[in-house]
Amino acid sequence: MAKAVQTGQSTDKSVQLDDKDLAILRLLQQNARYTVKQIAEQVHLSTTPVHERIKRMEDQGIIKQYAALVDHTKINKGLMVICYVSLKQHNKTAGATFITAIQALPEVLECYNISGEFDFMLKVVAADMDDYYNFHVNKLSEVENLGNVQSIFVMGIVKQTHQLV
Amino acid sequence: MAKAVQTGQSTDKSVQLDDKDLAILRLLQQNARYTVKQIAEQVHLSTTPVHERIKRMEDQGIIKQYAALVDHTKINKGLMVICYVSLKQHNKTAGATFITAIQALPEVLECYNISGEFDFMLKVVAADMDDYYNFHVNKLSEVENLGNVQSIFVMGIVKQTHQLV
DNA sequence: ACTGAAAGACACAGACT
DNA sequence: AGTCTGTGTCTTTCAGT
Repeated sequence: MAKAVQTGQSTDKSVQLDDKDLAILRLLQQNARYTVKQIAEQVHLSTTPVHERIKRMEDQGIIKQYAALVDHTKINKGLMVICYVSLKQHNKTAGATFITAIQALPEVLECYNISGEFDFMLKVVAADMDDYYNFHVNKLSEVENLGNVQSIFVMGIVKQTHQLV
Repeated sequence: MAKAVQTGQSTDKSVQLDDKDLAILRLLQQNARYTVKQIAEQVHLSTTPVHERIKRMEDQGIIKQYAALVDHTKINKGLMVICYVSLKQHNKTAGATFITAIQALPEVLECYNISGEFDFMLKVVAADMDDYYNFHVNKLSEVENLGNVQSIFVMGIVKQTHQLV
């Protein structure tokens, strides 16, 4: 049995998945609305084992979530920005405070702790430049212990998928 | 009516969404498996209008996809790398060739055309360092017209969400 | 635009191979 | 581990307000 899903980079060992499991995962990543029956036909099984395999992968945390993916350009969040941040101090408390602040900002979709010159990389969405400027000055820059910030603007999306297998 | 969803950065105008639509979107982003009935209760409507609103948002491309999100650490893809790439030449054909090559690489989950020193930013997943090294040397570096490459390793995930509203 | 009802399809559990 | 069968619930449509 796998342990519960953790926040942050999980260190859980990989779980053994056979070809049928991978085929099911592949289909559910493409379309979470496929019925068990539709999946069963494509992987050449009946509905019961497919249902059980899906349940097992959910329980093991392999399937983290079923989500509707929204087009950001259609809900007035057309601007995407990659944002690099370094902290002034690097003790444990300072890091934890920053993390809590970032997690509370709805504009920040992703935040990674990275190697190199900066400490964190953020993916931010905003309506436009004015909106992003407002986020930068009034929200991000207000976070305690913040050092340098560098913004890189996304001019076009070449590829965007969640298909891991 | 909205136009068809485009690949790359869409320039479509935002669509008007009322509070009920946003509430429905919020719920479906959290859990695409909520039943229409469950959503209807939370937004204080009956099933029919909820069903119609969801259908409308699907048709308008606001809801792009329903996807099962998989934990990359549990399927032997524990290493995430941010990868910066510049091209040697910047004419239209060279760009198109690069894009086609990148889209065919399963290790590359995301690729953005960016401002600044580099031309593209890639999000790559691999099993471990050996696997990434193999990707770098045998796949990425083999792409035509490739200039500089810089890899930044993700040491921890602070936040990762698709919740746009 | 919404409500309520009604038909068909589906998820899920059980008995069995 | 898998197939088959059944029950309750859901999606989806339609008449009515």
